[in-house]
Order: sequence, then structure tokens, then C-alpha cells
Amino acid sequence: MTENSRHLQRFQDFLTKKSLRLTSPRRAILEAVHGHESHYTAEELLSLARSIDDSVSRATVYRTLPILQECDIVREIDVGKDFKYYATNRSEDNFQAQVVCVDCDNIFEIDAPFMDWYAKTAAERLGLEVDSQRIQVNAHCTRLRTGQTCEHKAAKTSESLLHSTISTHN
Amino acid sequence: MTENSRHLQRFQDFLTKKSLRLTSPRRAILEAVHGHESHYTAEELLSLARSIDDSVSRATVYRTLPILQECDIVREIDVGKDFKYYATNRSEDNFQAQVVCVDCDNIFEIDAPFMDWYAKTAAERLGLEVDSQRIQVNAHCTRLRTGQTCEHKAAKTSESLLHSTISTHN
DNA sequence: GTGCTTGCAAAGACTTTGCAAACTT
DNA sequence: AAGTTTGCAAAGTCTTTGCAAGCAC
Repeated sequence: MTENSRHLQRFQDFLTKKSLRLTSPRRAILEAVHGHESHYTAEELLSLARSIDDSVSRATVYRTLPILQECDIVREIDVGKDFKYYATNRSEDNFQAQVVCVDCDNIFEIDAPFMDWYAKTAAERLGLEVDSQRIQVNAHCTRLRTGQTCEHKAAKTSESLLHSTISTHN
Repeated sequence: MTENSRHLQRFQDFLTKKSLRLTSPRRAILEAVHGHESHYTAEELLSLARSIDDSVSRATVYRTLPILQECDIVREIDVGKDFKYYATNRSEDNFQAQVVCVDCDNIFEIDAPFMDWYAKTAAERLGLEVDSQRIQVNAHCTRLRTGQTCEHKAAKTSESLLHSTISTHN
């Protein structure tokens, strides 16, 4: 069973449970969500969804994203810009930190397994219960800073590093 | 030497260095920055600044905040809402994580000393150089969830916890 | 059929910016 | 005097919302 069909299944179940309907725009948006490799904006999702069903409107994308987040199919990533990024939840995902290159806007994700423990401890000290958590590191391209600005290409070649795991426990 | 005067000194030096001017609105805003206890919005800063010099305009607040951030007098805290919070840098501050109560919007800060190490390690793996970092934990009020919603009052009484330190190294 | 959905365009919320007048050095 | 800064209001940017027509079930 592919991830796509697993997500479709989950989406349908969720919609049914809430007496919502599986419409053609929603289907196109779900497909678009799988068409994106990494992080995308609402606008990018709209473009791709429109290439699948050109009647999809911006409003529907914005109305569907919260549903996809509730289904745990998509997650929102706010890196402090004036718009948000979204990413599709792949099955093997652990909690991850975002490393954002401020020169080229690339977003890398790196496992940060200690975060679950930290968040829980921090919240408990305040008598709270963890809802969600987030780590973000903003960084510059050391090597490329001197030459032309940090390039997206450079970032792409680092993709093998994306699944590195960093833990504070050694 | 108080923190206020240290900040004023730093502000003046910075302005001079950049051939900028110490004007009355800027002075009022700097004062307002010290009048706030914890986290404040641009709008709240504007109100307080206006109570000191009622001619201060919203535009000037927005234009002055970036300068204060460059001087390291104020820091920006983006908790993913559609507006930003600001906090005055007090001398004893270490790197801190934000714990945001999603019920009452209170923001607590807790030391997270391991973050420097983590950010550096994560960035290095990608060939980047750390610029800034951020940890945020969103949480609910466990105890108060059942009764009336989590109250701001309740948060205030936890203030003694604000300076707790949590480290992953035990 | 019932009532959830959609697209469109207008509205919203916060922040930024153009401009002429006012002010700091 | 020279050049920065200000307040005002308009512009901007992303996101949300009202509404009548259109669909899914």
C-alpha cells in the first residue's frame, strides 16, 4: 500500500467521520500534496492543484489545508516569514528541527529526537501539557557567502544529509 | 549602572556609528521598551510609547524596532501568530525556549542551554553557520482545561518558574 | 432533496512605504 | 544648511470570509 493511497484512505475516513464530502477540488489538492517533494507554500500548492484540476480556487486550498493537518497528512511549518510553508508527512518522520538558510530560503529538516523529552519536561514544570513543538535554526552558507549568493543547487546536493539524526545524548 | 542606561548608551553609540539620530520618538520608544515586563506586541509598545510622548506614530514604532534588534536591546519572538511579539533583552538572559499556552496565549520562557550546541551541530552538518535559533513548545493548561478556560491569572502565579533551567545533559 | 462546498471578490490583520513637513547635528 | 526622521494615509501581502450557485450523498 503506497503512502498516497494510505493518505487517501485516511482522508476519506476523516471526511466521513465528520460528515464532510470528498469533492473533486479536495482530491486534486490531496494529489498536489503528494506531488511536492519537500516544503511548499499555499500558493505553490494551488498551482500544482490547478494543473490537476484547473478550477481549484485559492480559497479552497486555504480551506482544505486545515483539514489535511487535522488528518495528519500535512504539517504546517512557520519559519517566521509572512507566509507559511507546508510539508507532507511521510511515514518515517520523527520529530524534526528546521534549518533555514537565510541566504537562499532553503529549508532542511534534521531529526531532533531529544525534543519530545525536552518539550514534555518544560511543559510539566509549568503545569502544562504539550500540544506541539518546534525547533528552528537560521543559518548562513559559510562556503558560498563569498562568491555569488548561496544557491539552491548547493542546497539540493546536500539532500543526503536531510535524514541525519542529531541527539544531545551524545 | 542600570540596564536602562546601559541600553541608552548602546542605542546612542549605535545611532552615532550609523549616522542616525536620537530623536524624541526614538527615546520614548526605548523607554517604553523598558516599561514592559515581558512580551509585548508592536501595538502595545506603541501605546506605552504614546503615554510618554503622545506624538509617536505606529510607523515610527515599526521603523524603530529593527534598530533596537540590531542593537541587541530587543528581540523578536514569532510564535506563529499573524503578529509578532517582542521582548527586552535583560542582562542575565541565556538562550531560551518559548512555551506558549494555546488556551490563554501566555508566553513563558525557559532556559534551553543545549540549544547552542544543537544549532551549531545541525548547521555544521549542512555546511552552514548559525545565525539564530528558536525552540517553541505549544501547550495546554492541564489542570484548568476542565473548569473555565486557562486564565491569565494562573499564568502570572507561575512566574517564579520562568527562570528554571532545563538541560538535556541530565 | 438536503446541506456541505465552491469560486469569486471583498474584507481583514498586521506591517511597510511614499511624501512633504519637521527636526537633529 | 544638509540629510535624517516623522506622521499620515495609502499600499501591500497573505489569509479569511460572505454569498449565491453547484455538488456529494
